[in-house]
Amino acid sequence: MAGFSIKQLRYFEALALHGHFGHAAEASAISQPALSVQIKDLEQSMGMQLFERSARQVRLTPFGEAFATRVREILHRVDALDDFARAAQGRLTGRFRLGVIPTIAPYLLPRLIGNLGKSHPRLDLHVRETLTPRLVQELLQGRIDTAIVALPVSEPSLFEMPLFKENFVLVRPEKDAGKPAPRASELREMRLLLLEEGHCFRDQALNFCNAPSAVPRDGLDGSSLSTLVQMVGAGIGVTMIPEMAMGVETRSAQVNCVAFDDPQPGRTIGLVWRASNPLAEAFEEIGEVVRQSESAATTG
Amino acid sequence: MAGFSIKQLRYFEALALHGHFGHAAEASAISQPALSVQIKDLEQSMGMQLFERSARQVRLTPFGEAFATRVREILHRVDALDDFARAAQGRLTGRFRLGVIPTIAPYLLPRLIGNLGKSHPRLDLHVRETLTPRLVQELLQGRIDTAIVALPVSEPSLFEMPLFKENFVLVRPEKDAGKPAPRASELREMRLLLLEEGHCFRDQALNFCNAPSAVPRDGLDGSSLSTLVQMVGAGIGVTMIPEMAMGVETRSAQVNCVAFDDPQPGRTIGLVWRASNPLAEAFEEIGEVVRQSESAATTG
DNA sequence: GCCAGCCATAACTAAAAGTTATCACGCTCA
DNA sequence: TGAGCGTGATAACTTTTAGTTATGGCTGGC
Repeated sequence: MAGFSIKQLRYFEALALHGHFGHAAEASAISQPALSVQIKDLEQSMGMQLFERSARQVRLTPFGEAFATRVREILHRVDALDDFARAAQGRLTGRFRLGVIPTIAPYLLPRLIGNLGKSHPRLDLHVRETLTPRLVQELLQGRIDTAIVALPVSEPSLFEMPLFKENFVLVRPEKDAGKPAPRASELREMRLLLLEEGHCFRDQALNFCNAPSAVPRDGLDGSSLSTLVQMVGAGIGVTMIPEMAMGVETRSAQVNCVAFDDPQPGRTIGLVWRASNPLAEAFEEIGEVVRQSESAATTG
Repeated sequence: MAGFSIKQLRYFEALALHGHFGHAAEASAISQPALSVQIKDLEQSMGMQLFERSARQVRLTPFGEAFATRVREILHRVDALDDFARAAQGRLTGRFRLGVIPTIAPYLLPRLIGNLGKSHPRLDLHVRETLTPRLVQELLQGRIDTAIVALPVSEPSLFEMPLFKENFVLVRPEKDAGKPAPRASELREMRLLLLEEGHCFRDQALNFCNAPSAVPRDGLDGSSLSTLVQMVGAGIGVTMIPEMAMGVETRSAQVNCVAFDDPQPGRTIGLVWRASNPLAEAFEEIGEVVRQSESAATTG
């Protein structure tokens, strides 16, 4: 293998430039003999003489000149690498793979993407939208860097950063507007439309009603919050959606939304990442941006 | 300045490839702790973490991936540099600047260039044709690498490699054909046409006649052997030319050539280079090619 | 909760790179 | 031509760096 070092290449370059061992050594901040032996070693490891030494002049050999061209190219790239590291220091750079659960993604991402573009302009953002178990798996495998999910995830090797709590609201046919908000016990009696199995939001809703997730149901599950709301508008039943989805999903449907009485149902959304990931600091910054995007989404 | 070494980059590459300190260390033929500290040092000198270590996996950070791309690029060039040196080993490569005196150049170069092209295909040959003193000066300044001149040059820092001896022949009007060759003493009485001052060949010819170089003459000096031969053909006088020029120069002129009796006048042509030039061996090869080109030129 | 796998750290040794002192060579100049 | 100077190479030694083995500590799986 290549037996030379970057130092030797630097010394070589200096000597090629100065044409004088003493001066090149001074420029390299080492002693002249040190430079001499390094050059000699370099020549030896190349098996070729790089310089022609006469009494008054040190000159590159023709081979040395061809060599110098390539050496300069290499040193240039080495310096560029160094600059690159220095510029990236502490900052999040390059590809950033974020997973988001489906009951958050459509309402948060539009704002989040805009905000991240401003706060981290060099970021190459990749978004993955899928269910929590899959996100966790991909996180553990290193296929994504962080994920926005409902807490807790309770994976020992994942770190969880709580971002915000979001409440659920009841969505019912418009004709029910004015009626008081039902209590959990009453809700169990109503025809509650939910997302299909696998969505954590389904479990969270059922949990509020004190009903087990696995209970057999009537097969009217929807594949998205949007579908559920449309079904409510058609008078098929009622549903619950996260506050954040309210603005988007109920605008065009004939439905009425009402907050539950305390204790309101809800969930904590957080950012999770591998505890071993060294970019924790940067991820906390990202989390902060997510938090800002959420508050803008619910108030706006 | 960049504080890392090529070794560290190699270790980095190995670890990025294997994703496992133990395996990467083995592949790099060092111990695992040695690899660990080298990677740590590299990360420290970059000010950035390159790998994410979890209990079961070692993974590049996003920054590490960007870093790896550049590292591979650098290592590739480093290897290429090594290959380049190994390929050039011992051989003469790149630019080769050869000086030749004017009384040799036109007769030798056509064949020499062809032969060099065959024997040293990678050579980028530059030819300089001028008088000996200038060639010597340019040699000493490192503006040319070697020169073909008449020996001796007697510069202490130049090495002289004798190549061949060439005799001078007399060129006289065609009507003199059949006359015996004149002796040196007779030649002094004839109207001897010579090259203008500065040409070593002039001095060599005068030396044969035992006449000093500086003697005032009649102003009929020619600027090339070709001119001299044409003047002889016009009946203006006689001249001497090197054997090698005979074929080319007398073909189209109405002149007769005759060799002198022993001791024949002549000169030794040689290749000279700076004694400090490390490519002596390669130059001897070149000299051999010149020698072959000459013998082909005189016999052919 | 123990075991196995794996990386980090410590303590030490070997190798490499640097230092100062000195030599040897070749050019310049009296 | 021989003294002196400028310059690179070499020698002897020191410091720094890179490598070794031994060992510790964390983590995930059974």
